[in-house]
Amino acid sequence: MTITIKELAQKCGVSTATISRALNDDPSVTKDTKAKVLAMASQLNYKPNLLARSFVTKKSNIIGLVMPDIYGEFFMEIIHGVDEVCYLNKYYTMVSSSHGKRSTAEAIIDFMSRGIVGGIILMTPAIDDEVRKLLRLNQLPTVVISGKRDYDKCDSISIDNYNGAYSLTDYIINIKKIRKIAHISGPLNNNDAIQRQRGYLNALEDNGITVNKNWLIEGDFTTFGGQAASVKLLKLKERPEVIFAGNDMMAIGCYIAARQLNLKIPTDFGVAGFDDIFASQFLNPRLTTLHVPIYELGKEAATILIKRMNKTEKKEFKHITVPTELVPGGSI
Amino acid sequence: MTITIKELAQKCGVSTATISRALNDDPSVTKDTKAKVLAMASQLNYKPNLLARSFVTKKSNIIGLVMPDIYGEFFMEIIHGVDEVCYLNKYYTMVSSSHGKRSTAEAIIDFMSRGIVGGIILMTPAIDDEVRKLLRLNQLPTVVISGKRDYDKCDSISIDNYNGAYSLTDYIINIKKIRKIAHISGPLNNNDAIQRQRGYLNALEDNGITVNKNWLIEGDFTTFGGQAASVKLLKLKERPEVIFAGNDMMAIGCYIAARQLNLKIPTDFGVAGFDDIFASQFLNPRLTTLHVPIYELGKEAATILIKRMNKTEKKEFKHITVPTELVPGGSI
DNA sequence: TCTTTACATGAAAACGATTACATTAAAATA
DNA sequence: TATTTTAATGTAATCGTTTTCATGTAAAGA
Repeated sequence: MTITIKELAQKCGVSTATISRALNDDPSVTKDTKAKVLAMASQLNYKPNLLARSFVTKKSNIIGLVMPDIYGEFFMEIIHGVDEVCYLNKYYTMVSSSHGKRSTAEAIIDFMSRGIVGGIILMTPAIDDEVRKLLRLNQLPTVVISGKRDYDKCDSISIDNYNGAYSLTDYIINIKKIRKIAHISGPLNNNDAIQRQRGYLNALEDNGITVNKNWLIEGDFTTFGGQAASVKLLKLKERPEVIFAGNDMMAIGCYIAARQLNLKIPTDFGVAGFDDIFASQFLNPRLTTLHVPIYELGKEAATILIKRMNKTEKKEFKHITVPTELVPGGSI
Repeated sequence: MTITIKELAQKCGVSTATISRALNDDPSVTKDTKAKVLAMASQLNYKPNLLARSFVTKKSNIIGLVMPDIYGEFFMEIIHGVDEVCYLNKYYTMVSSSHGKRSTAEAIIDFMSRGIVGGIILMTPAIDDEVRKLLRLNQLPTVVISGKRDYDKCDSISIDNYNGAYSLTDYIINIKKIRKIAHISGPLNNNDAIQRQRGYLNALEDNGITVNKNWLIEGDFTTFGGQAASVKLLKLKERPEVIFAGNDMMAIGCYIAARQLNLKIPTDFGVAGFDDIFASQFLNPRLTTLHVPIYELGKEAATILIKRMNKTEKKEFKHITVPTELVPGGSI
């Protein structure tokens, strides 16, 4: 039995307007009235109906989190970070994925046009034209989390895929003194994948290494894809000494391939990954990879968005690039 | 620029009532009008404001998912399952955790009293008195996902922890012919932990094995706790031949302990877990554990809840127990 | 042809909050 | 003391949708 503002007003002997003002800390209401209202409100357990409030103010303190798929560690960490910040600011988190069945655009439209959410965090591997168009005529504050900074009409956060991949490749070449490095990239319609591959290629070039075309394979970011690509690489006449997988999932595929072909890591060949997912630390030997601070990324996105929703942020859009961190394991 | 029902009504030359009826498939509106309205609605890209609708109907197609903490695979799989079903039924998923800072009860109250959500999925390791009281005077449809069926005034789904643990212990005794089995339980204020321990103990008893008190340790469901407990067990004068960890995270701790003490799994000692988390399949050797269909559990919970919210479910509350499945690995 | 019934649509209230504007009472000024 | 200013509160409109009740028109029955 939830109580409404009218009933509370009656109990307090004041009008609903005064109640509303008292609860929203309006300076025009006296200390005494405010105290009386607050006391009665807490006694009767009154909580303003958020639906009604959002409806009339045209503002919603619900954040819509749009992701390609609600699955895997990456998404969990993002949700975790977003939810944490939302909670601290009395905001709510609503999740939505495109479920492989609809486009990201549809998911966004749904949120934008229905008045439920007051802001959007959009996580996407790449911004296509449809989404770009939507964002342009979008009235809702939005923060984009992406593999690359490729849209600047709203706040954005991206992972420094390029420098991460570059530094890891450079580490293999100059610290580990290994020059025969293969790369299994992610799908090349994915910006994370593209930037990581670019980092790898440029590091090779800068160190005067010509790319062996057979050692550059396009994978799909899955364990199975990584395994297949690894087997292909390891059966070549000229075998690479290290396989740099575009993400940890594919790196795990390398481990499986090693077992399958009865090869030892790192003695027979080395493996490197990208992401530093939870499972990586339990691989034997521990995977050498790049840590991506995903949880912090989610927190940052939510923080920026909430400021924007509160209009406490200045007009210019923020574009943040978060660095990755090398995690040396025993796999190289 | 979202369009409202009034503007749409004007464009169509009918009243807002007719629009509403046409869009909600009311039988009293003629085919022709309905067609006209639908055509115009899709042309103008009209989508009813869900806030306004929920506000007036006092029904919300938003599901509140309350969990102790939004972290780890378990929660991700639940969210994944819930979101999937929500999407298919045009429902929305709102997540909320107690963030270690507030009680589950507060999270529920927040959802119940603010009118945002129309139903609740409550995931909790144990229902305390406060929550029990809340559920009793709760008007919102609720589905409880718990480690044990311990509240029957609403729909509930629980994992068959007891039989899972029993069957795994029995498997170790009668198939693997090992009788020296230790158990690292989860925290004993957690129903999952309690039921799993009970399954282990009863299986021992039924096979005529007396429990060695030193081999029964209360852990905390974390990797680190599992490691510490394992080290303790492995340093005993009389060492167990198999350590049955209350969950996979602690089982991973056993692997770490093995490396630390320079012992080999399964030759020096065996390990078993519970949950079949993602990382378990990549442990070397693969962990013997019990698969818990968490994703399906989330889907089931959402399905029941939505039926309840639509009032298409009959009065009696459902109580479902989902079985676990033995996953034999190489760790025993 | 006139009355009754059924059917399609419209007018208007309702939901619970916020807020612009009006009102009253008290304080400040002349 | 009379008038103006200010401060606190109340009145009522508003948001976008659904829904009850009223209304008008066409079909059915007498």
